[in-house]
Amino acid sequence: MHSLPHSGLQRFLDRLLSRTSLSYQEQQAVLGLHCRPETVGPRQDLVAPGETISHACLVAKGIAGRFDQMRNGQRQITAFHIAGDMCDLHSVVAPTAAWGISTLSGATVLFIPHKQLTDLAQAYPAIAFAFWRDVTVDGSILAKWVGNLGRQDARARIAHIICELGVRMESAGLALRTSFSLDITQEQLADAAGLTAVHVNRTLQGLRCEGLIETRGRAIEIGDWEALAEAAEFDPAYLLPRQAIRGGPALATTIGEQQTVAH
Amino acid sequence: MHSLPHSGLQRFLDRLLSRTSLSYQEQQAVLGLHCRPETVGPRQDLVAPGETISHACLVAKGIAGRFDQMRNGQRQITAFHIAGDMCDLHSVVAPTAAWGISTLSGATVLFIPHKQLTDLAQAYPAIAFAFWRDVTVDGSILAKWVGNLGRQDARARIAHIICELGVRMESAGLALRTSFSLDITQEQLADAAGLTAVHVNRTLQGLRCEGLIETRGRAIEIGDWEALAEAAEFDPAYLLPRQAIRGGPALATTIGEQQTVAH
DNA sequence: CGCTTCGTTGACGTCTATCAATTCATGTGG
DNA sequence: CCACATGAATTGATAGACGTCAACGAAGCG
Repeated sequence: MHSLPHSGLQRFLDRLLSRTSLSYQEQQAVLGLHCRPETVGPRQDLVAPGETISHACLVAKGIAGRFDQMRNGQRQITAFHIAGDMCDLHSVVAPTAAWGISTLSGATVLFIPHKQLTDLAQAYPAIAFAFWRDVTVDGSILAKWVGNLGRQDARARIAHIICELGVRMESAGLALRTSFSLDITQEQLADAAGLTAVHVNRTLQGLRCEGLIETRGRAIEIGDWEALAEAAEFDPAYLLPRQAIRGGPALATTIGEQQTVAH
Repeated sequence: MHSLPHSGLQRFLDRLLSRTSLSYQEQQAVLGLHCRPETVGPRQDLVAPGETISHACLVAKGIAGRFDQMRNGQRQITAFHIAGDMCDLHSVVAPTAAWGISTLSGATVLFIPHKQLTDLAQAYPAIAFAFWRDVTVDGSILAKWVGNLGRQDARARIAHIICELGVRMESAGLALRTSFSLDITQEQLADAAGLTAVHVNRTLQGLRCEGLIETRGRAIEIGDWEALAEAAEFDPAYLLPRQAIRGGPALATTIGEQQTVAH
C-alpha cells in the first residue's frame, strides 16, 4: 500500500525497542506493516464503546485517549496514548471493546488490521513477546492510576498525571520531562483525574502558585522536578523503564530475542 | 516435588480453559507445574512493594489482593484475586514489582518459579497465548476500576465491586453470583473502593436498606441482581467472558489452539 | 475472663461538585 | 480593521459527599 514506512511505524518500533531487542529482520517486519493513515480532528471517536473492531489504532502524531463511558454520558479517561503508542493491542485478543478510544488533540492515526499484527506475532516470537510486554506496561500504568484516583487528592492526582506524561514523552524522544506540550483541555484533564473541569482549573492555579509548574498556553515547564514528583508521590518504576526489565527471566532470550540487553 | 497435581493448579487450568482451548497434553503440562503450597493467615504480605521476585503466586483458596502503597502507609487495592487466579503473571515480564500482594482472608497460596512458567510458555505456544489473554483480562478489569473510582459515587462503587466478584466467583465455579461469601473486612473493601471504612459501613447500610443486598456475616445475598447491576452500572463485558473472545482473529487457532471453541 | 478484631454510630470539618457568569483567545466573515 | 461566534480558561457562591476523630458494642479466641 505504501512503499515507505510511515514515520508512525518508526515511533512504534522505537517504543518496542526501548524494552525488547529485535533483530534487523524483525525490525523490518514491523516497519513493513501495511496501514491506513488518517488525519483526525480533536474530540473524534476512533472506537465507540462496545464496538467490535478488526483493526488497531496507532497514534502517529498528537494524543488520544481510551475512555470508559457512564450512562449519563460522563467519561473517564483510562489511558493516554502519545505518538508511537498502539492504542489497543488488547483488541487483538478481545476484539469487542468494552471501552472507547477518542482523539484528544488533533492527531494522525494509523489503522492496522488485526490480521497484520497476528501474522507478525506468529512469524516472529520475539515480536509476540514485545507485544506482551507492551500490554503488561499498559496494565502497570492502569494499576497506578487506580492508586492515584483512589488514594490521592486533586493536587497529587494532577501532579502525577503531569509527571507520567513528561516521563513518557521523554522516553519516546518527543520532549524533555521538564518541558513539554500537554495538548489537552482542562476538561480532558479532569476526565482523566476523575475531577470536574472547574476543580482542575483551581488545582492548576494552586500548583502554579506553589511554583511547581509554569504554563504558557498548553506548554508546561517544570522548574523543580523533584518537588513535583514529591507532591505526586511519583515513582517512575511502574512505567517499566528498561532497567526494570533487565535481570528478567530467560524467556527474553530463549523465546526469540536476538541479543541480550546491553549492560 | 508433588506426585499429584494440587487442586489449585486445577482451578488455574479451569480458568485458562474458560477462555482458551488447550489440548490434553497442554493441560497435563499445566497440571504438572511444580509448586510450593503454603497456608497463610489473613493480612500477610506475599510480595512487598518494590521487591524483586522469582516466583508467581497462585491463589488456591481464599482471597488475596494486589495493592499500591502511599507514603503515609495508606493502601489502595488494585485487584482482587480469588481461587484459581495467578496473582502476578506480569512479574514474569517485570520481575521488580511496583506493587505489593497480600492475603486478605486466610488463604492457601502456591508459589511457582518464573522459570517453570517461561518454560511452559516456550514449549507450548497455546499456553503462552492463554497467559497473554489472562494478562489482558487483568488490564481490562483495571481499566474498569479506573472508571469506577473516577466517575462513580460510593454507592455505585461498592455495588460494582460486589457485582464483579459475584460474577467472577460464579465463573470460577465457586458460588452463585447472587449468593457468595465475600471474605474481606469492610476496611479492605474501603481500600479497594478508595473510601474510608466508616463510609463503606454507612454505604453498605444504605444498600441493605434499599433491599439491594442482604448480609449474614460475610455472606452476601443479592435478591434482585438486575437492580444491583443497575445501581452499579455493571456490564460484565469487561470481564471478557468466552463469547467476547469468540469471533476473534485467527491467532487463536494458528498460534496453537488445538480446537476451536464450541458454539 | 480479658484481649483483639471488626462492625457500628455520632458530631463535625473539608474537599470537591454544581451552577452560573465572566473573561480571554482565536478565528471568520463582512 | 472591526463585529461576531466559538471554545476554553477563570471566577464566585453554595451545596453535598465523604473524611476524620472518637467512642461503643459484638463476636471470636486463648
